Amino acid sequence: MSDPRHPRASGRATLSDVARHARVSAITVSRALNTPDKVSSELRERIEIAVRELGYVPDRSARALASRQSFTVAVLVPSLSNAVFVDTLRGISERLDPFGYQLLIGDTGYSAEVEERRLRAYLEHRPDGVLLTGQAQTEGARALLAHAGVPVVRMMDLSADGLCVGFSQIKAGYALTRHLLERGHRRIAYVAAQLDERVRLRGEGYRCAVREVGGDDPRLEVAVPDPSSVHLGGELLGRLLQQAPDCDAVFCCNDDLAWGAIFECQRRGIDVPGRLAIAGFNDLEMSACINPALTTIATPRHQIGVAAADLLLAAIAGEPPADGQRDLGFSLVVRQST
Amino acid sequence: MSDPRHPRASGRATLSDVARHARVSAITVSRALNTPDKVSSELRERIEIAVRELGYVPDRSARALASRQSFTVAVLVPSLSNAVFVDTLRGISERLDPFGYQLLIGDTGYSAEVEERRLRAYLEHRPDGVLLTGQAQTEGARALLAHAGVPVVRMMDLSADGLCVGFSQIKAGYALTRHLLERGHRRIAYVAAQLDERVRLRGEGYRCAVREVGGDDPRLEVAVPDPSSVHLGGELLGRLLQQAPDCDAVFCCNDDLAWGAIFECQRRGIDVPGRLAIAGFNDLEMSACINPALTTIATPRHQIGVAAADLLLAAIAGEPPADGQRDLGFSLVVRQST
DNA sequence: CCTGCTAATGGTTGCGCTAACATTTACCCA
DNA sequence: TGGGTAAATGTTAGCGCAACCATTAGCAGG
Repeated sequence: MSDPRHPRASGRATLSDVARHARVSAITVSRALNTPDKVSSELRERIEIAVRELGYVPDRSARALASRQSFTVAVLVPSLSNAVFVDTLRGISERLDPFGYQLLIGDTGYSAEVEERRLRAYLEHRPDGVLLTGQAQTEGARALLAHAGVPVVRMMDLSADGLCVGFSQIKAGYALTRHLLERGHRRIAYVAAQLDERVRLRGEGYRCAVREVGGDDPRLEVAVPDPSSVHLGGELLGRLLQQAPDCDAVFCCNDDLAWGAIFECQRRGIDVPGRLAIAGFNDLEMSACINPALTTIATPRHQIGVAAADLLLAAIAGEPPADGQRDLGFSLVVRQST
Repeated sequence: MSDPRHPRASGRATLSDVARHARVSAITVSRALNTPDKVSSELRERIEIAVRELGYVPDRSARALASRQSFTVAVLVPSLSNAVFVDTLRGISERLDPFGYQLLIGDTGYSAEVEERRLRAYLEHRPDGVLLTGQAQTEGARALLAHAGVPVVRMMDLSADGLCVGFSQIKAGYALTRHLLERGHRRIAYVAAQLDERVRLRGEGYRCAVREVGGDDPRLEVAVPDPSSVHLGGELLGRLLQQAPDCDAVFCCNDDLAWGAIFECQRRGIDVPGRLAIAGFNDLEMSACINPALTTIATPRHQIGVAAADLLLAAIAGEPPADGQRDLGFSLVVRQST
């Protein structure tokens, strides 16, 4: 047997190693770490010293198993390359970190199948809560969540049943298109990539607005499923100008595409907004810096993360879902590109 | 007592629920899930059915506790807003996912203190391996890692002891500055933000190069600790032109700043590269799209992720650290901005 | 017909921790 | 002084799973 005064050689110090070292019982060490005010200051100090001397780091697995609480929250976003979701993550993290929750962050690559796979993997951690982007889960994913019985908050969109924080993508698409119409444009195009749920809804809003003035025309829509990128924005602009040379405004489904479109116009000597107005979506940092500065929809993505975390915390605490839906709105930011 | 045919109402199905359902022992279920070829196909099938019917999801905490292996890998990067690290993460994930490792992804906000805090939190999961960015950990972080006895691979930089994958930031900074010198520029500025280790090393390389031709001048350096952004790039360019109006080339420590500088030049009517050459660092996607296209250093960040994961896998498997240092190099991408 | 092997399966134990209950101690007020 | 209370600490059991060891069945070889 190993020397009882030292942690066993094979592994790391455990609670009872610390307990032995501090000459108290294991549960007292547990309390000293988790509910310090239930332990006398004398013992607490002795325990703290023992913890430091042994380099003790608690084992979350054991704690989770014993306490039936993992203190982790799973977060699934479509992509970490998209600043929108990173901003949301930051909001979540800001809100959840102080409570000791640890995030399991994963990206789905905009794929429902990957989402299900990741979800299954994360549920193995028995998270106390789950944050998802959008509602387009597979049947399997929904079944997993139902079985798990874990609180779920969906982000970005509205109109889901259950807890949900976001804004109306349709209304935002509509509002931006209305702005272009009010500027006098009548041949407004919609350029989209990465055709996820939200991009489709923005297109929906676009179509609503142009139809109202009888300006809908399939040639004015360019949509490809490829991942969005600045380069693609330029390419799609080229394609658009070929199939609808008379268009006078472009609504890009996100800022990246809009930047690419603007760069392409610069190369082709197309005046923006004189000959062609260009608008984006999301208001990423750079959109205010580019020339001409980009008109876009500012989305409250950071706030969505914060609010989603709040809602989740309430749900974990067992509070009744007062208002399941939280609409955080959006705002139109008009700059020089329109 | 609860009906033994059904999982208990209070919680989720466990291994023994599945075992009961399939009329086998718990350990057989465990084997059917983890080492399927050690179980007869008949039982395996029965177990699979039971798993599906009960919606069983294994509990990683319990598994980790019993098997003394968590099958998780902790990854710490400075920021998720920086595409460089997201690309690295993707490389890591691609390599580690097939092995069933799950990533604990965290950002440190470029702060060694946050890094230590996150590291401590992640070590509570008893990860099988740790991936860190750079080497600037605190004493505490180093002590934590030493105590944990977990394999660690450091990314991005070179010249650490231990396992390490990256490229020489100094040489890259030097190479880019040499390029500007060869283009005939003699008043080359260095503009930097987010003054982390890597940015300082690039500056070091810059200084080496300009000193060789006697062109070093403190007025040609603008460095602020603020987080890097496109907007800041424009601002710093303004500051630079004020304190060194005669400079004829700018080496920005990253692409974001360079974009901002180019936009600022556009606004001021400064010809790039005629009046002022501008170069960046990292070769992010947009750098090829902007006008003029940006000269920059292409960094093998995705490959760094892959290689770091490989090195870590080997270390976890207990293979001797053959070559602790892996230099993946970089390449100069010359475009129109210089 | 027995030995020795392998493949398939099960029983027991313990991973590190905390919930629940039990116990001890100190101290207050009637 | 005794009964009561609250605060501090300990004891026991068990979370869900896999390591370890045992057992059984089937079969080849002498």
